[in-house]
Amino acid sequence: MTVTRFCPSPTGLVHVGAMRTALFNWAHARHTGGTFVFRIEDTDAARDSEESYRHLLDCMRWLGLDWDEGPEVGGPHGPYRQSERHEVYREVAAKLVAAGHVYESFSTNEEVEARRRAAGQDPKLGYDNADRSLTDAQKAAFRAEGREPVLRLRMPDTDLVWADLIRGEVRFAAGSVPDFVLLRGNGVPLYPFTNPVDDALMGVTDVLRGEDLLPSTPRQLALYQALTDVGVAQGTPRFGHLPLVFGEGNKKLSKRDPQSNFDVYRERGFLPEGLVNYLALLGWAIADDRDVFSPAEMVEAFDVTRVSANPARFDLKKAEAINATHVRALPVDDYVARVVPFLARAGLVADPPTPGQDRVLRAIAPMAQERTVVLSDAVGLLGFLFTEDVEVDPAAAAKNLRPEDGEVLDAAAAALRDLEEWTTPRIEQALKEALVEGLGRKPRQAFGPVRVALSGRTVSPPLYESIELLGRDRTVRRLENARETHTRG
RNA sequence: GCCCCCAUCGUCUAGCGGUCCAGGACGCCGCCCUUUCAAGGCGGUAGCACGGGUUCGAACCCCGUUGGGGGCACCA
Repeated sequence: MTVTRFCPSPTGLVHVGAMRTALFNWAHARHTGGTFVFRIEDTDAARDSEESYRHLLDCMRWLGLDWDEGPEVGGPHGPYRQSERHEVYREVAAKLVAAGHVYESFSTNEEVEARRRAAGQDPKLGYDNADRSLTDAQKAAFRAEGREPVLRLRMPDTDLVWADLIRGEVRFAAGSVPDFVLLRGNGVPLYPFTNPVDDALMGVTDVLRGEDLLPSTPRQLALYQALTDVGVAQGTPRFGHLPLVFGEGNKKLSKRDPQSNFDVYRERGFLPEGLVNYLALLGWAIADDRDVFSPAEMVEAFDVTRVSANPARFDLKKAEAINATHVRALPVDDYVARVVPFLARAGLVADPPTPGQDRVLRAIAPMAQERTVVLSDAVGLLGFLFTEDVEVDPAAAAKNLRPEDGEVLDAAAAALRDLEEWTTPRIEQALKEALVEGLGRKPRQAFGPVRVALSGRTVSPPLYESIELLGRDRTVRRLENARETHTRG
């Protein structure tokens, strides 16, 4: 039975890289029929917020990553917020102290640095294990000075090695990692301690995390040895270090980078399944000749050991292309349902739409769908169908509503004003007769002005269908308005 | 500086010693379709970082070089 977990800390914005990590852990658990644990690592009171916590849950649910154990779901190993687990850490720490795996350390950073320099070493080497064998008298003396000791784990003097699920064997030489702090002087537990303790207690078997955490793995290994020794853990989990997600440059996508904000993809109208698909591609491939798939297909095929070890750049263009194919694949009803919130937010339709709006939406949907990359595109694409008048884009007017285009608007209005049968085929026939045959214009020169006058843009859904949906009144009025305001010089 | 990771088209990748003068996708460029834009169809552009080995044979294995990245907190 495999148990994976996702354990973000609720600080600020949700990062796409974090959601990629969540996705892979989820997919691995689902593929293997295992358990997916969701845990909140809010041990940093200064940076964590309740709002961020709620938002994290919302993002997970929106993406479709359901958890078997975790907040609001419960489970046998709760609570699942570290801020509620301080007692657990205190107890485990006591066991480690009793077994001699950890010791009190009084050195300040300044003292460590001074000692390193005095020895002619780089201060970057960090703590020098100097407090490993302090006598009781020495400890008492430090306390007398008012110092509060931190608790450090005594690192083993052997190489620390593991078989990474993605990278194969990784080895850190004995002595290359200094004893690290488990608990602060004030007794507050730190991430390098709480993370493995909770993983152990929650029975996590497979740890999939970002490569940025790889250098801390030897410490986790050492802690696991100690935890196993005192009976808190029953062995060490497998580790798999996922490739980093890069941004535009050759750098890890940072929280500062706007592209890293998961919300912007939701707000622009990426489909959850489209984003899952693209995120999955960041380090994984379903087949050599295919890269569009559903979450279910991903679960079916996902194999962690096939995840690539090299960093992946987040490519917005590709993400959009993948999303667009998911949009196109939507059943029409589904497309309408998903696009309504965006149109409603823009004030174009009611939510739910009125019967009239619904009729227009369903009619235009198939044509809008293949022109939609992200759902918010529908606002610009369909807006003209849901307003009384159009606001004509000045650039579009400059291009297609010049003085010499006035005749087209006149002819179009005349042809449509008294058209007896207001249907797409009849509209097409009437316009072709009036503009192409009548005025002798090339189709491009004939329909361009009409399109801009009606939709306000040079790009729109197919014209005749749009005209039918617009109705006679609005169509004729817009043609006349455009004639007045744009082609009279 | 020290430790570690990585190295196939611009980008994401397939490739797990011969079937690869390297396949797919995005992007880009043509053409077709066409009332615009899309979609769709067809075609094209472009890559195994370098040097040594191992082997009958290397994109695939080993070593080195170079390059890129990550980490070095009483943050997570």
